[in-house]
Amino acid sequence: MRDILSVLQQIEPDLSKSERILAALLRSNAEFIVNAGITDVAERAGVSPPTVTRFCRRLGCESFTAFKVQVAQVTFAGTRYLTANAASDAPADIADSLLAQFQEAAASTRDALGMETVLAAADAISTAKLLAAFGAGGTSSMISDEIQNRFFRLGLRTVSVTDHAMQLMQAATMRTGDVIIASSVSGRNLQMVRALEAAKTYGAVVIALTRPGRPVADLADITIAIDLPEGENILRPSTSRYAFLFVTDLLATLVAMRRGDEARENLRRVKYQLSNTRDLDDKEALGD
Amino acid sequence: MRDILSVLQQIEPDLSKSERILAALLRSNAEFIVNAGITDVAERAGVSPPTVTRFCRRLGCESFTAFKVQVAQVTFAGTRYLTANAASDAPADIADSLLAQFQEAAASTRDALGMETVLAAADAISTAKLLAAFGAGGTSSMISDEIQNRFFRLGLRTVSVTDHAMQLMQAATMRTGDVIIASSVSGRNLQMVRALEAAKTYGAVVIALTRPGRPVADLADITIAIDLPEGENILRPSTSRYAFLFVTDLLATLVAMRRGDEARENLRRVKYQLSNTRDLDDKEALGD
DNA sequence: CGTCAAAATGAAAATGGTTTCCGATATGCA
DNA sequence: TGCATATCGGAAACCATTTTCATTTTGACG
Repeated sequence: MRDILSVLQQIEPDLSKSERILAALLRSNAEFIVNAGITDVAERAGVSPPTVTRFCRRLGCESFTAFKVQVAQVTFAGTRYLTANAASDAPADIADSLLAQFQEAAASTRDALGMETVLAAADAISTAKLLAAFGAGGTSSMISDEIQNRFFRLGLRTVSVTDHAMQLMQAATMRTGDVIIASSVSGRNLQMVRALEAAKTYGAVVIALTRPGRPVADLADITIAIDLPEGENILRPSTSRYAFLFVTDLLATLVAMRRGDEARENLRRVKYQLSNTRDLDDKEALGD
Repeated sequence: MRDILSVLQQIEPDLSKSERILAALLRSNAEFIVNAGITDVAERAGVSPPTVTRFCRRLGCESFTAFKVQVAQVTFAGTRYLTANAASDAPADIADSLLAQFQEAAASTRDALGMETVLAAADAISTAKLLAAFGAGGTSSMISDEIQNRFFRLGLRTVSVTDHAMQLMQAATMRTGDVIIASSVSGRNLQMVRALEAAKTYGAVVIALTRPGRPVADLADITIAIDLPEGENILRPSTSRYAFLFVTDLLATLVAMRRGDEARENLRRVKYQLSNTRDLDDKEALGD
């Protein structure tokens, strides 16, 4: 799904002065644009109608009308990107802005995803004899644990290792047919790189969830690129967690589909054991 | 937000023959309408342009253009909802559908959020002497750990307890001024309820992230409602993780803003120590 | 079953918004 | 400074949309 506001983001640098005014108007007042004619928009921005037309073309739209339609679609989607910077310190605005950031993080990660790569990763994982998840630090270790949590349910022998020394030791025990999923937000976790190198010499396949072009990615057999800009505001949470979680979900789902019956049987067992000891009804989530 | 499709539903009975053809076209082929001119639409429906204009007026739109805008808005939301069920088993479709589910989960959680409640929770947390995060099972224990990971950076004494026996023991040591954040997807984690009861008798404030109307929620001093329907497909991941994570982020952000300078100083320290031992550049995420 | 009124519809003209063309102005570079 | 290029707006051309109005259809009633 092409999204006009991310297009805007991309081409903003090579926009002219008048076009930037229009860009600002679009961001601040999309609602107005959607309900106005080209002359109204031109007047409001203090430019001429032809400039507005050109602006629309630059954004990849056939015509002003097509442009309006695109804007309408995006603005309705929960004022997604528009609110990426909170309008105020009011909790409701903060909430909207966080939501916008996460949706953007997930959506742009999905857009950047190379499906062949993801498929290759899913293939490797679904036939792994042992699956080890490596990650250290806030986000990466959470993802590592989450990978264990998601894949053991599918009947895969899975272990999460979030400690550098343990990663090295785990690596030493791995062999052909084993797979490592290595998560690193920065892609520069050098101690993990050392462990991965060791694992590779013993025949393990390394799948990296990380930034491309960094040590972790360079070393991996398969790299699923997750490359998000970090925000400016130090008090704001990093959005990368959502991107990583999304990729984890996608992999888990694809692997589950590949493993079909066995995955289903394992999930059923987990559910059954849970509902035996706790009074959960059948619709309840798999594990609290 | 006025929704053109529900308007259509309402007035459908008093529509004329030609208008019904248009209604059918709108329902089956909104995508086409949005990208076409009035003559194209008229031709496709086998009616004349004026009929299309009249149809738009009937639906409460000023003009055909205004009509298109409305359709664009609704269909976008609609496709989001529709893609929640993957169009096929192709990885790209699965990815889109997971993304849609995630966005839907986050957005509906945000919509359901009572801001006064969230504020009250943030207030309680930001002045807590000890913050304990309770949770057990896949999602809840991940969230519990994540809470620790987020709040200790803000200078709060935080501990994550994901083991029922430990929760009970931790509860026994708590006192007035301490706060527990209890996460439970089902809201029926009875062993955790027992621990919470104990903590309350010792004066701790209990904030619950859970389903309303369930034991955990009933017992809590402050309940932040997270109430998502579980999907049908057992192979699909539960979306509740995203909802919980979003709420955690929101709380962390609000608390960070409340604690202002102290939070900033702690984050700076964490960053500094990390960049001392690892060659991260300054923009790097706080903790891999 | 025919007549008539009211509603529905389309053809064509009128309208008005959008685009194209072209010249004027500003900007960057040798 | 002078040339090349990009930017921009005025005005005309264009075209989609709307209005008008005549025709057809529908349905009620004699």
